[in-house]
Amino acid sequence: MGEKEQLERARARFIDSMAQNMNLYGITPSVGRLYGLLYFSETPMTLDCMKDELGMSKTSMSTSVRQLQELKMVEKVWKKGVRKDLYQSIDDWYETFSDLFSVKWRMGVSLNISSLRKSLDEINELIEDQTTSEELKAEARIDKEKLEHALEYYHWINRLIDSIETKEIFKFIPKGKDKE
Amino acid sequence: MGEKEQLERARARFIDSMAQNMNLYGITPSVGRLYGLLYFSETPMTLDCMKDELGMSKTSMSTSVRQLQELKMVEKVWKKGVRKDLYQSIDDWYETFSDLFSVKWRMGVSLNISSLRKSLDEINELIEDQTTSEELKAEARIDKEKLEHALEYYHWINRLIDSIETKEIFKFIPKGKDKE
DNA sequence: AAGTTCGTACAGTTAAAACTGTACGAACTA
DNA sequence: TAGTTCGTACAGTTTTAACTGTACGAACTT
Repeated sequence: MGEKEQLERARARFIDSMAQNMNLYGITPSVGRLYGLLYFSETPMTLDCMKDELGMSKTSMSTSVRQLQELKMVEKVWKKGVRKDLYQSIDDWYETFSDLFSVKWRMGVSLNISSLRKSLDEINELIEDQTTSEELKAEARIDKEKLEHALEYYHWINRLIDSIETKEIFKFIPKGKDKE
Repeated sequence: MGEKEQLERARARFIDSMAQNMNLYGITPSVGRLYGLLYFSETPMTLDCMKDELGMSKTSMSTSVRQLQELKMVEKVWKKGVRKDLYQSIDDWYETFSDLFSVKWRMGVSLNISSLRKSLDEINELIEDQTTSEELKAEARIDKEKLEHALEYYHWINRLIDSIETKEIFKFIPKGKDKE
């Protein structure tokens, strides 16, 4: 039955490619492959089932699936009579992109802004201070300008994140199904 | 001269924070710190100078600065009488974001799309084929639908990348200097 | 041409991340 | 209560990435 294999090969190729490029979302290939497996699975899967399909340890499945759950890419489902935990993929990729992008970038930018503010305050203090030498003040003013320049950029990034988090971005770039 | 140190500490805090969060752009902290150093440097720097400032090997400086060059975050400058290569940071962060985001994402999405197309073709072939069992065809149709769903999403991402690469995004989210 | 200085390739080392196997607690079964 | 089954914490191992030191080619100086 070579045709069955052909289908599986086609599926596997895409899953692999997808898994490889998931680093864009901060997801390792192994975890990505697991997502791909669930994405194409007809029915929800157990840890043991995943383990068998991917040829990895059950421990890995457990931690990977938990990771995917935290990213809201996978959810646990209940089925009466089945004692094992069952998982299935969540297939709204727009939502996933929005979540992942927002979380990752917001975190980084916030940290940067807060340390930037602290530094900016200190530098302002230095500039105000009477005892600071004129020479040092000049240097401080240059730094201040650079920090303010950076701050402006961070605010822009924050607004970009806002528009993605709130889905406002879809007003500008609609989801549509147009050809490439 | 504690005030000099205060300025340096303020600067170092920001550079460190920036460097830590550069993984968002696919840049390691070490390379990020080098960029920060150059960003705040009054004058272009030599490899030896960077090495001394960061306490790392000259080899690392060489490879890191080359990386930053490829990302168009740093450029080589000429100064008559100076034999060593001189480097300075490129400070248009909007441009940098645009470049980095486009390059990284375009690459990944393209690879995914091309493998997706190949798989889609194979599956279509399978569906058309007279010899394929009805059972397998049903399975193939499900896969086909999932692949097409994915393709639609990739096209959206591509349009997002387009808008960032062409700077059209700034029409929607202007660079402005408004308060947060 | 011989002697410097500079930047980078390459091989080796160190540091970090991914993965596995064991072992154990929780929940179920008899 | 004793016996299963399941999922995960933890420690140990393997794999991968980052960094260093040596060594060499290219370009310059004398």
